[in-house]
Amino acid sequence: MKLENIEVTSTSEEHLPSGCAAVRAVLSRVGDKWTVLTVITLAQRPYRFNELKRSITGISQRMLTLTLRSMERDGLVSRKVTPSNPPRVDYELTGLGHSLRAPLQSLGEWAFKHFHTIEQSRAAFDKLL
Amino acid sequence: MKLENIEVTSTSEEHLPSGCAAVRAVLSRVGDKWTVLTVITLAQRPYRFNELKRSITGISQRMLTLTLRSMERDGLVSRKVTPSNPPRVDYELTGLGHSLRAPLQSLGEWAFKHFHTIEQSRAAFDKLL
DNA sequence: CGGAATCCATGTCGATACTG
DNA sequence: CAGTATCGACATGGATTCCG
Repeated sequence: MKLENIEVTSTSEEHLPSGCAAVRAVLSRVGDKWTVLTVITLAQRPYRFNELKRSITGISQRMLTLTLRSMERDGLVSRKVTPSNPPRVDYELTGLGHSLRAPLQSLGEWAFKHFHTIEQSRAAFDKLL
Repeated sequence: MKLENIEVTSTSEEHLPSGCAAVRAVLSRVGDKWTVLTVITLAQRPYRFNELKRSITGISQRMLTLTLRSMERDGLVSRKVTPSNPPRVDYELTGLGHSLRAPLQSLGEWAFKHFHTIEQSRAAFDKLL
């Protein structure tokens, strides 16, 4: 179940729809900036809705709602409602959500290590146009 | 995916503003399924344009062009033109492009390990609606 | 063969307003 | 406080056509 399997699905004659679908599903989730920022934020402790909204600068109420909904659907976060007045809803990373931190971290480290090179490459490329 | 002009106020190990910008830039690239599939395909050997188009099932000519262009701009792939008849253009992963494979692999492994759980979670979630 | 350019459908997202 | 509903702007991406 290593990368070789994934490579096979996209490069050999045999196409495994389930594998491709899984990879794409994960990537579309990980590629979403709001999902990532939410994971990073919730990695520390549970947050309430507006608390998250304040922490994740720039996110709209709509996108936070949609992001949390789909993350809950995927089992990445849990939603705890306390029917008080005012109402209180806490969001928390599940075990699955926490397990996503490690691969995210390796990606983050790659970014940190190479983004300077990438920026220079971009500048050089754009200079020729 | 536009990821510019975002401020993150959450705290984590890699939380410097520059680091956050780098992470977002990388994620916007990794989140693009065509970029990932291109990296995976080119991981094995150089490919020609239409060869890539055939290997990456479902990609349109337009998206392949755009994907290769931006990857070249970022220094992830190199483009070698052989002015013959018919013209020949080879694309190849650069060292930087190859270095992206490792973090991508950890993400792919996460996907393989957990996509069953995620699908079940989705089914269970949707059942309640 | 390896593109570039155009058209157009669909999707994504932010702003705003309203609700329990 | 924690959402839902709606709208319009903009980005994405496929299909098609043309070209050296």
